[in-house]
Amino acid sequence: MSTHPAARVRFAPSPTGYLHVGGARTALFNWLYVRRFGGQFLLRVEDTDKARSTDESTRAIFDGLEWLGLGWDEPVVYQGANLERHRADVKSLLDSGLAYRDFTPQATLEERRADAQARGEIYKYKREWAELPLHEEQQRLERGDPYVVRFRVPDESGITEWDDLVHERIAFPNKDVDDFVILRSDRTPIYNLAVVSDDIAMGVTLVMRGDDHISNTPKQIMLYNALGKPLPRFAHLPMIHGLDGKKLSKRHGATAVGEYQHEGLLPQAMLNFLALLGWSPGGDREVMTLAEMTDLFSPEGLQRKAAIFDPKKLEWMNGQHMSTMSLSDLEPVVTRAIVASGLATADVLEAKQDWYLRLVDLLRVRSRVVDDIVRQAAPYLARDIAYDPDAVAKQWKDRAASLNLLTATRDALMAASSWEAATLEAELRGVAEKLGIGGGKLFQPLRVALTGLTVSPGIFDVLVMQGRDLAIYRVEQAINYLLPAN
RNA sequence: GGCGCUAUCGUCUAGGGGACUAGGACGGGGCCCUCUCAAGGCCCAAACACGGGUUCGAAUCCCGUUAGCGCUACCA
Repeated sequence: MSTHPAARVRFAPSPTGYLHVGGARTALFNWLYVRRFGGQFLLRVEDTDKARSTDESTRAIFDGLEWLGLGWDEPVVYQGANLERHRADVKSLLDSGLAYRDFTPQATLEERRADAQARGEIYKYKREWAELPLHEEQQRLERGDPYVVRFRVPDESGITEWDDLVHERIAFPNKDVDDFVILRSDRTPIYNLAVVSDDIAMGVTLVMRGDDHISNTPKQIMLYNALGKPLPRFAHLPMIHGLDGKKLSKRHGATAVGEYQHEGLLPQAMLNFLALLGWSPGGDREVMTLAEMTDLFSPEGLQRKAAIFDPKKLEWMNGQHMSTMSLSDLEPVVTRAIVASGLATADVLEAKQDWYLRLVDLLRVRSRVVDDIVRQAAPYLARDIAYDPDAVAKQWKDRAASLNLLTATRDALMAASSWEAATLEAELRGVAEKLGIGGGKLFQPLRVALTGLTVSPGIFDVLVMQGRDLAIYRVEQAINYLLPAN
């Protein structure tokens, strides 16, 4: 297993929505790197776009990361608070001649772009457009004319390249990089400048982010060089796409991690699934805890190809984690969901702890999400149940016959010498035999009586879990329901 | 259009010159287990994008083509 140096890494979301699954995965890989090889995982909120940034969104990002268990090691940095340093960096670039002022109005630029396009030409920014005689620049400056600051891309014939941790060497000819804006006419910095300035200030040594930033990287490298600072290492992670191969968006279903949280997904399953979307430990290893992923993590296993988000596999993964995790870890999650659903209070569940854990254990094996457990728990926690129409239609089709079966069942249950699975099974199989039918013919209608459903754990487990009083009450309710008077 | 990135079953992937009759997982189909549903076990269908090289030998290395994606802003 190869080794890698410790690093200061950062996750830098912009607070303009919720924590996206793609962002969560980027955060995860950064976090994993630091946990495996040492260093610090930092969080920076890129809130320079005041119009789109909201506190609510910032909150959602924190909540999402906390839910996933991806804690950060130092206080959160807000990019918007670093405006003065960004301007100072721009000024030093201006002073050293590595950047220049461009008084060209935005409308003119747009016009040129449109013209080029109309003529079928490739639009390319030309530095000469901004060149002004010294005295005129001075004049405009004094007059307070608006201008942007552009970075002077160096060495026309050179190339800017780096060894990416995910890809190999990536190279861009400098001639393909236009002089880009680093300071807007309203004196706020543009992304590339702000990022570099902040990464330098935060001592970031490894930049791991989505590969939609690949073409920003040469610009950022040039800025590091111009500012005279050492380069970090770069790792560009592939994107996550929807089932149709397009960039993951709302119409592919939930894209915010908060939605999965509310649907009853387990954070460890989410993490496991996300990790496998773009990383593999090699071999056939799939279901892993965060701790196991941490031990196994290595940038060599990072994928270069965009992955498609498959909700089916996510659900399967959740089911795997639900059945393999310890009952004591699962219990609080289920309890929260049950209490939230109003089925029972925490006190009630607490009072019959052993019984309750057994119930959860019985239900989790046939659940994929936490809500599946809640749904199935109703027949054991509520006094009365509703009959699923399909179940009634299928198992109580012949009402008179069903009535007979259930009456015989009730009598046997009432006569049972003890309320244990083995005893109950012997009793009921005896009833079936006497009636000359197979066990299933008896158990299925009973299942509907007890749970209202055609689906449940084994019928004797259901009986035992419900207990004598409730079970017999349910059967009597069913008998009443089936009586001809109804 | 230009620049860049990518390319193994429908999907996630293993593989890194001979161990490949290309392995695993999800999903699909079937069987077993069975009181239902799950879980589990067994089995089946399903892929190296295409074309050229290099080599005794290519899924693996190189070049090209094609396709997909990203960027091409005074967004991030």
